[in-house]
Amino acid sequence: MARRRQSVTIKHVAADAGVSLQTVSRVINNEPNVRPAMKERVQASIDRLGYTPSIAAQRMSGSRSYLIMALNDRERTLADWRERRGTDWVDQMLLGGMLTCAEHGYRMIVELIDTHSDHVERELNAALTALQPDGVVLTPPHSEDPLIVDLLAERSIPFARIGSIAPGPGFALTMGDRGHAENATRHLIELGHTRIGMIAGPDAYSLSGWRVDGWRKALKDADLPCEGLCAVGDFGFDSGLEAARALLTQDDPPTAIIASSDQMALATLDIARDLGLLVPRDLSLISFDNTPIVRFTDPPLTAVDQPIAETISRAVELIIRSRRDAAPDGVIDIEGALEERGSTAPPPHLRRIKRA
Amino acid sequence: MARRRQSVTIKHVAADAGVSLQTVSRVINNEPNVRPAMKERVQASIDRLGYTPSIAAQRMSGSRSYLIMALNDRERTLADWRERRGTDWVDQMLLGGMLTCAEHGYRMIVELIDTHSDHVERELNAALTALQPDGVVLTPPHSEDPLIVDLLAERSIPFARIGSIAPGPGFALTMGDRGHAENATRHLIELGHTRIGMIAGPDAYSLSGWRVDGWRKALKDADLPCEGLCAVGDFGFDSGLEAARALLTQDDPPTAIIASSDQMALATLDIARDLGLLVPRDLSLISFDNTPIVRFTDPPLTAVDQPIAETISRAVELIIRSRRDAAPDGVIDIEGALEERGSTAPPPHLRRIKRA
DNA sequence: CAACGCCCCGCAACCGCTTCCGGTTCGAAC
DNA sequence: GTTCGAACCGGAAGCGGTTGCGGGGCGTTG
Repeated sequence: MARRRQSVTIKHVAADAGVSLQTVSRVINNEPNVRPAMKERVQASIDRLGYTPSIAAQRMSGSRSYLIMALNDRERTLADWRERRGTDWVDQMLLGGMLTCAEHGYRMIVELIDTHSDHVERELNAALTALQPDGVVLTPPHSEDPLIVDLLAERSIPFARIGSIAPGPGFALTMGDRGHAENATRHLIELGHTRIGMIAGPDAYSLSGWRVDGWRKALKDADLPCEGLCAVGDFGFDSGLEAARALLTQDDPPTAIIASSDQMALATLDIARDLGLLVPRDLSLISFDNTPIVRFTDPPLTAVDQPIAETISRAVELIIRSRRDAAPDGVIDIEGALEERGSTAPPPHLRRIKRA
Repeated sequence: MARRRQSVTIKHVAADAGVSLQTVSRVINNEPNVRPAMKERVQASIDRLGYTPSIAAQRMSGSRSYLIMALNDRERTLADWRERRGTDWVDQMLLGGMLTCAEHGYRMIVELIDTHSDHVERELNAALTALQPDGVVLTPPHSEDPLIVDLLAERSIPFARIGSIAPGPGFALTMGDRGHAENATRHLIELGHTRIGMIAGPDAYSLSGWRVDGWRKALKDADLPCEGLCAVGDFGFDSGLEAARALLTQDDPPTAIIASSDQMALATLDIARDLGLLVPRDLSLISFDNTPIVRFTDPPLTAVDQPIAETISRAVELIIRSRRDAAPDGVIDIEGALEERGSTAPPPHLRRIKRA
């Protein structure tokens, strides 16, 4: 075996089946105008020889590259990783996307791009011409970057925007942020809470706003106050410490808090402990993300699950199908579920009444 | 700012710079025999036009595909994901690999392959001919699958085996398993523990054995017993419950346990609580992996960090360099560190003495 | 029975880039 | 002032597929 074993190409298959190259190509791509008998013969050769088309060659000659590119924010991704936030984001994105891609003979490739850089256009263009993907999945905050969106639209590359409700080109997918925040708040209201705080995410992410909206709406509907009950973090642990401290050390502090990320919820847990507050006795806590961590804290956190994998999977499917099917109108909302664990309970004053 | 719909190709650059295609190609690939002045002129055109070579075309015309393929076990990956183990494995692998790839103009693509299937060869061949990667990173348990290793060697594709010390083709990289287990055990011995248990990983993973070896060696060196103190799990939470219960409910149970994964350590924590044992007062606990979870448990776990990202990064570098440099001999051992947190302390009897 | 059209299949061009190889230029040696 | 080799540049082939188009077989129609 001194000689390097060459891959089997379409030529070998054609020779083996005694047909021309393009007939093999037709069979591979499932095109019409091939007699069943012929198709079967070719397929047999393909199977016997273990032939697989080279996507490089496919891309070269024709239209498709069978590649879907997932674009992530470099800064956020690296921060998540460096600080070991355990967001699972890349994991879920890759898996959800990869599996769906595989079903259709596609592959997914992850690419990191800077957000606040003059190089965005250059970087994106480079990635696009290097990879020639058949579609692109945009994650926050790229999903709403007009530069990126326009560039993709101009090149007429199908793409999906995760976490965006803006009209425009591409598919828009969200994860039920507004509704979930509203539900979570309502859940706390039903438990008897009247002062419910919110630790929001950064403004750069639209979903931060939606969650605040949902929270505010539920409070408004119940005639409860929201002034002074919203602090802002950056999804990270440290920012959560600050936000939680601000909320809990004011006069008449909230008896329940919704945190816009698990990390900020964990920080809130720490602050509560420092202040001598017991969760959930003195403070109820609901977080967003439902990363693996929250099952093992003390107490385990009630959390809103973010169905990232499912959402990406859906996005990929839309992109692949867009070649044939028409684009669905409007925003697609993939909802997760509120997973109730041990961090939510009625507020202290109600518990006292209960005991009495 | 001319809006270009089509990607700019090498032809455009050649025309713009007034040279031939192959001169441009030479500049791109940093080949010799190009006058500095000419090189500069071409580079200027490249920059102005924002040209990036298409990797599909590069691959077609012969040499490199600028793609590194990371092979993961489908079963394990999906299980980790489904059970939300938060292993961070894919995250770290992708990031560590991706960043290093990017530094060299390469890209990383993750592929899932079955382990115990007759289809392994077919699947691998398909991925190989479809992607034509310049290198492959093998993770456990694939790293020791002779079928896969031989196939890659036969095709003379450079590859790295993560978690394998077997001699043979490809680079072998490990994460200090044996040494870490030995150190961790020694650490517990120094604290005064004399009965130290071990929850091992499954036999299919060689590193399970190495960790047991390290544990056993440290005990032997200190004339301490190891009989009946080793239980086996499958890295998952449920198996950890069983193993921990077996260890802790025997006569004369261990006062310290080393778990071969965070999930099994978490399970041990649960069992200890059930049995009324306080960690670390009644039981010391050290785990392997150091995933984000262990910082937030009660108490936070002392854990051996697995430098997955760094290891993959190193593997990628070796693969890319193997084109030029000679292969380093032997196994490359990337060591993590023992991160001490709150789950280790002297054993109960010593504490009593201390108090007295 | 001839003409026509549809279904199949194959020839050739080509996608963007690299590589082989042959041609040109230029400085230095004779 | 030639000669010669090294440095430099370009023509052309080809990687492995797809696509446009043209031609042969054969059932249908007038």
